[in-house]
Amino acid sequence: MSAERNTRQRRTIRDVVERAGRPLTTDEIFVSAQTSIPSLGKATVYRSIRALLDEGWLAAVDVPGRSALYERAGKEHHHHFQCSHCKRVYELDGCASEIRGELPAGFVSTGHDVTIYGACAGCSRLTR
Amino acid sequence: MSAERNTRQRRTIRDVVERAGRPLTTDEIFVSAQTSIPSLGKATVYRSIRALLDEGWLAAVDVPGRSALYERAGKEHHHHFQCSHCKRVYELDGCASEIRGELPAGFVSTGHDVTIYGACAGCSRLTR
DNA sequence: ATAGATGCAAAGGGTTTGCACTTGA
DNA sequence: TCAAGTGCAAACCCTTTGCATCTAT
Repeated sequence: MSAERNTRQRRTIRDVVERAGRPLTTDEIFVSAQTSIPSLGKATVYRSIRALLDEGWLAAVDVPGRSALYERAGKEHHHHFQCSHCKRVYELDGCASEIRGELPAGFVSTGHDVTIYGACAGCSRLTR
Repeated sequence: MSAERNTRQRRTIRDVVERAGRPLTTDEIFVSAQTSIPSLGKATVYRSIRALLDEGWLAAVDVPGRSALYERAGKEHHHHFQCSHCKRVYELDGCASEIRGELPAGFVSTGHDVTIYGACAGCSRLTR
């Protein structure tokens, strides 16, 4: 059996992801988890992320032009908003887009990703 | 003045991009340009790409989960298709999506990116 | 007891930079 | 001529791996 062990570091990492209201970078996870476990190593974070992905507990959020962010898996189809100012990524409810039009001959579509850019509430307030 | 110089390597890189019918990775540009200039160094490719971007001649294509691809700039708003099999990225004509729905309070949208996934003509033929 | 998990440090892969040399204008 | 551009190698950054140690079970 695969005998996942419930270690303190993995428990903490799950906790950090649960508490965050938005997808996090590996470094955000690392820094945040490190406040609970100062001795935490980055390799452990990377390995835990991979384990949680394999397990289906965590989902990777791919946004153009940067490395993956991670959020709790199991949510329904939705897209993301990236603030051009603070670079944070937020979840948007539901699929706010409609894909139409035709693909070139022979092309078959299996899915899509939509990222909306702009300013989040905090940053749009500042620039106003 | 910034006196852009028309060197053989930059000319070749522009040529490679022009000839490709799709966005290319830095490595594809490197390999392809190297067939004309065997002594070409990767650093030159990276520097040329940056120079051509600054100049506005080249545009970066950001696709989720991978580093940027590059295509000729100045095309009208369009999106991209990434083949899940061969990983190549193709341009789609026009904006085949409609963004609707509301953003959270305080959020302001300035743009969006859409990537459609699936199988391109060549690869869908193989798996059929 | 023991296999899975951890922390450290070294290794990788892709991109950038420093520097002496080359070359286009 | 002479600064922009080039090639090489070293430096960087982020991620992965090897290995001895630690720890849930």
